[in-house]
Amino acid sequence: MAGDRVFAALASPVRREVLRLLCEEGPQPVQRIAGRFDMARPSLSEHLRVLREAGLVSERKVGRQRLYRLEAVPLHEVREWLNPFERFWREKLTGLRDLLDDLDES
Amino acid sequence: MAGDRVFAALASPVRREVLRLLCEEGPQPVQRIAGRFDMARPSLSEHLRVLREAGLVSERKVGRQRLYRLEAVPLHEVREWLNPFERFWREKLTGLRDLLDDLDES
DNA sequence: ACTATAGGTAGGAAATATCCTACCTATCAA
DNA sequence: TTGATAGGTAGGATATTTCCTACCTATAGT
Repeated sequence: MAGDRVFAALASPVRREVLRLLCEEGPQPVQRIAGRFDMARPSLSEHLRVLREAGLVSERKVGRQRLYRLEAVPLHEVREWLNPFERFWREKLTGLRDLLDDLDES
Repeated sequence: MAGDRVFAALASPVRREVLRLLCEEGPQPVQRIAGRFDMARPSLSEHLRVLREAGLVSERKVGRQRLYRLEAVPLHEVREWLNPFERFWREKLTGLRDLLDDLDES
């Protein structure tokens, strides 16, 4: 599945935070992003590469900076993967779940 | 964040497939689950442990079998993490995105 | 042309993930 | 009680991840 890379990219808290940052504050150069993390810049570059290869960000050269921009469309795939599970947590939250389990397992 | 384990658990295609299986076909013993994968059973046991520690499945002893059951509630957390991004892919899909980017970056 | 800045790449160390086989315990069935 | 089955745990090989420092290129400013 192509979405493997997307799920793998989301496994890192750092990468999720980068996405949240780009979502809330718009496109940013690497330095501004790196300033938020207690990590050497080349390490962040690695994370950005993972996000790029998952299609979750794109880069655009502006002078000697590179603006990284959120590309949210692949996240739609994650959302769709979750869909079949939604009724389960809904049932749980409404207290209906235990009843259905008894039916399933009998 | 507690959800770190959930996102990490979802990074493996095998584990996502296990969840889908439990979702579609209800609680199952380890053997039935293992039959779906080209993998030694102890390896699958490892994957089940990861899912258990993320709170995504629970086990119940029944005779000498252990029924694994989907616990979907932690997935709600993933869904909520996605919420802020939703408007971005919506805009993209409706063709509105490029317009907003021009505003952001100017 | 020279210097400083932005940021990618190389290479390596340490930690973690993913698979295996071998082995152990618990339960069922004869 | 003895044998077979379900499934977890141990330990190890290999691959991947995640971080680092050192280095390189490209652009901007003087």
